[in-house]
Amino acid sequence: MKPTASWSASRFGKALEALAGRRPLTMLGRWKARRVDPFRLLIGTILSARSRDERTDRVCRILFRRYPTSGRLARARPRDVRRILHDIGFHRAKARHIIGSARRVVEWGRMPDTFDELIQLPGVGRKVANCVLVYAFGKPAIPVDTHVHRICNRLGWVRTKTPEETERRLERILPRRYWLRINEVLVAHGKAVCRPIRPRCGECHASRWCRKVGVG
DNA sequence: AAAACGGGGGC
DNA sequence: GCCCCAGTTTT
Repeated sequence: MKPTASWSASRFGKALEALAGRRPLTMLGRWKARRVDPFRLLIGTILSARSRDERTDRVCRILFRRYPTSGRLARARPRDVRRILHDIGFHRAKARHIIGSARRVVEWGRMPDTFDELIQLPGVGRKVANCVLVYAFGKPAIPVDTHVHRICNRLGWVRTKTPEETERRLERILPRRYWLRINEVLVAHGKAVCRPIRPRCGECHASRWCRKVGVG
């Protein structure tokens, strides 16, 4: 399907509009609303991988009080960072990743703002890189996490095996004006309604446009 | 393509 | 005890 003005009249467009209208603020949404500095958004997003947001928030507050800037984090002792990260798990790998990323940013002398630069940072994959582009710089990108991947397939928008494949398909079928908000809309929906197991289809405002692939 | 990383909270 | 959690890296 080609992105056109009539897309919003299509089955996909109607489902997305139905969900977009009633969305609570997610973690990234809250950070964006606070206009956090791009470096902190980067670090917070790296830390959020496979961890619950409340815990990530708590850890970030402590982390940034002690290491307010990339320069400070770049010079941190890994041992101290590991202790702070203790309660979100993956502390060994994540401590290495965020210190390494801070050092790279210091080397470059500025916060990277392109996909090709961001993807080189340790702990940064396609999802985190695209989140930084969207939420820190307002650039068009589609961060595809497990929620987005699951829901797009469940709705019947795409039929894909991997998140990367989903991202490439969405780039083809989704008009640009939706790119900045589809992630936040679907993640909020995925946590509250369209859950991995036992989705609450009775509460879903997009139910009438949904193929319910793999449900029931 | 699949496994490893990882501790805490919910059930 | 077993499961999951805004993924990335390594095998």
